Amino acid sequence: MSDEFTFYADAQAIGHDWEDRLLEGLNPPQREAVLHDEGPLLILAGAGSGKTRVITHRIAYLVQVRGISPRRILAITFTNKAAREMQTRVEDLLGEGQSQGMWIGTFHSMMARVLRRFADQLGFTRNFSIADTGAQQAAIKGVIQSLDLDQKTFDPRSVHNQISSAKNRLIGPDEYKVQAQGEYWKEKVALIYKAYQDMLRQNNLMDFDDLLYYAVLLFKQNKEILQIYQSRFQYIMVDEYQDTNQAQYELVRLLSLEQGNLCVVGDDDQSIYSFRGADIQNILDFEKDFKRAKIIKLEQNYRSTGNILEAANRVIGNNQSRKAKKLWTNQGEGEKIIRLNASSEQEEALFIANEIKRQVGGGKASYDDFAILYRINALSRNLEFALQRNGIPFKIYGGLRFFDRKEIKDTMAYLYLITSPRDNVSFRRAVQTPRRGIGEATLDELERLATMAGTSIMDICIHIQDYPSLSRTQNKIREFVALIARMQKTLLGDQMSLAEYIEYVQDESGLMQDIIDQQDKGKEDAISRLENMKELLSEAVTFQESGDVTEEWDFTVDELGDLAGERDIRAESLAGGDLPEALIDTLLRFLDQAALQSDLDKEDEEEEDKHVSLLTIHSAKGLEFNQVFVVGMEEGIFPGYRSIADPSQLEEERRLAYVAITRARKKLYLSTSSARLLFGRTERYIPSRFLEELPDHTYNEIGSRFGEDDYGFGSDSRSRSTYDRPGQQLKDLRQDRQRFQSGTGGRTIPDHTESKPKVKIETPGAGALQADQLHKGDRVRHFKYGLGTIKSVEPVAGDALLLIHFDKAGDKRMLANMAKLGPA
DNA sequence: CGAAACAGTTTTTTT
DNA sequence: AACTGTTTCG
Repeated sequence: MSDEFTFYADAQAIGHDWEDRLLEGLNPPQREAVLHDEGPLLILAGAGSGKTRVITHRIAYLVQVRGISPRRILAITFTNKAAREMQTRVEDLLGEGQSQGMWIGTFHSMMARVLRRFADQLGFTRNFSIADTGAQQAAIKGVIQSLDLDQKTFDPRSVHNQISSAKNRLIGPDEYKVQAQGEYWKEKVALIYKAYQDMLRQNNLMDFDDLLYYAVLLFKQNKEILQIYQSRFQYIMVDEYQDTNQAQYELVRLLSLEQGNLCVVGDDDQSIYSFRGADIQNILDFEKDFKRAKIIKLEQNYRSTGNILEAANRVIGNNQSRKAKKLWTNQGEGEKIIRLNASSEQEEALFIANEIKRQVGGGKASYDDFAILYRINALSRNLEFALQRNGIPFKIYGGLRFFDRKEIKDTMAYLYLITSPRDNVSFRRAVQTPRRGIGEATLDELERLATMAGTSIMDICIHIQDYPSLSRTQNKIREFVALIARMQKTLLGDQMSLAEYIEYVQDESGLMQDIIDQQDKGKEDAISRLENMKELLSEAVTFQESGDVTEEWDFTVDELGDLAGERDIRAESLAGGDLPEALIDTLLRFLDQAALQSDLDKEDEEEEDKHVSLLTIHSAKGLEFNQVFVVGMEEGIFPGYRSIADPSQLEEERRLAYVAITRARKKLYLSTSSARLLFGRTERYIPSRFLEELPDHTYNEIGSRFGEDDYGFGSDSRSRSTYDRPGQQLKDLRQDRQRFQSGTGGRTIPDHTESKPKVKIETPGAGALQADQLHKGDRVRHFKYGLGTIKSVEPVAGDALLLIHFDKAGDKRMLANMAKLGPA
């Protein structure tokens, strides 16, 4: 916010000076929240009411005025991005480095940190891996198979949901079994649940929910450990409290039990994650759960215009289970909301593109003023076409996470396996990519032997000579074990940076060569996959450069008392010096981050080109834009057809609508289309009930409604003059789309989405020719293939993909910086 | 064993 | 339309 005051630490500044500065510009309830000292506090903060400002000022106030050490403060956020933002803003207030020792992070990342330290208490080792969704699915599927249950009745997805929700409610396998009595399906799920947990432990894996579940278990089992954390955290702050699940609630309760200074901030109207176990009751019952809790409501909105707020208030007012709240502003009504009834999704998309073009062209707005929000990702497609066609730069957030891409997961599988050889899930993946003659049959046999011996697949492989049933693939297996051992040795050798090591793994494992070979076979996406591999290295560089924030979370040996192990004493003795962290520790933290961080969390690259943002409403929570388009405002889509029958789910959809509306600062567009191509079928939906809930005087309507003649706005005289004859352009768009689809295939990603920092990694191999020194037609020498001529050079993310014709070996593809080519 | 062709299913949101 | 799993073929 532009009116945000920023202060820098001043050695002279003390007491009242700080007090004035930190309270300046706050309204009375905000001020009250900052000043509140001991005891539980609930801040009900409506959208755009300056909630982050209140938390950060409150933290700064605690440190500067009340003299609380940053080490005694715990602040929990919902996303990593929010955590980073909070950290930055607190530092801005306190001065650089002054927040050292403060815990600011998400539940998951913090508990991962806690569990890394005490994993042995739960039957894990400290280098346990975090199973991503794919690994979880695979694990569950394996368990279902091994229990000989029907794949149809026990769909891995729904079983996983069931187990996940049990963990979020802190119901362990045994208790679940008791509760399942009498229900066949649940009884079987109880078996799966138990076997799944055993299997994860056996593999030294924790899934997402385990991070919370086991943390609670740890604290309950071991009061001494809990005590350490309880006494450290004198003040606890929880953001987005409406999104907490029962496990998170319990963690907060346990941690705040001793000191009682728990401050939670949230908005029951913005609770939109119930599908993930979030329990809105947590925020609604706060007063009951924490006696003598103080409640402060922040209702003044600094973000949106009067019309937008009135619409938001009216819509959310239709919900029953909520705390009464009414946002207000002194900003004035502002522009009216635009309600657009389009006759097709192309028309809808084109309207948006034209509107953006018109405003940016007229110098009235800039691309980054705009966001396009949708309920489901599937709706982004048409918008992409229209924006691309009109030359409007845009960025799609969400969708496939960077770390979920195939080639990245392959690399990660190796890294997981290297750091945690018991991990059979990663073993399976790594051993099969690239193909090395070890197939499903061999793996099943290995798995069988491992289960029988109660050990890991890797363990069987190490002693492969003892198993005659695998004599045929013995050599292949030996080679693989040697490969992993070699990479492990290099890791412990500690001679490389993180990025260098990952590049080494990509190379040594054969993954890089595999992708290059794929290109030979005409796989068009090989280039982008190579770029992703390079991008991973950039990520690693960024990660290592940004340093370890979490090391400040560590305890001193004094704080740990009897719980300090050898490792802690070592850490303590090193504390004074600047000894670099061992590579393996850096790698473990990197893997954690990769598992727990979404793309949205990634650092906003500085100086990124201005662009329109496309994202789901869920991922837009916490963000704001000058102008917001919400597309697909139709019954069946928003609210989704699954929610319509269930009143409580419908209320959640309405909260989602509330979130969407309140993202807009100045102007809001809500659009419908009478027909939509969804899931391969053309569907017709009627306008969303949420549109009907808007107060009439807050919006203008373009196009006629469903059922009326000439549905859509193309025939509307008003739109024709204002919006540049969309009907005309529509034709072009359709043609373009056809060309697009029949052309090179696949979805092309616009250039600007790839504008990540390209980091060039120095390859040890001095004297070798690098990418920029090689040209088409050059004669070069390769250590293995001998002399050859470069036939083509294709630049790829700081490197180049070469096609070389070797005199003896024929055509080969390779990456320039890795090929170690010499002059002829 | 592994690639490729085929068939069938499946659509929410994601730390 | 895109993804998954299955079957088939070399």
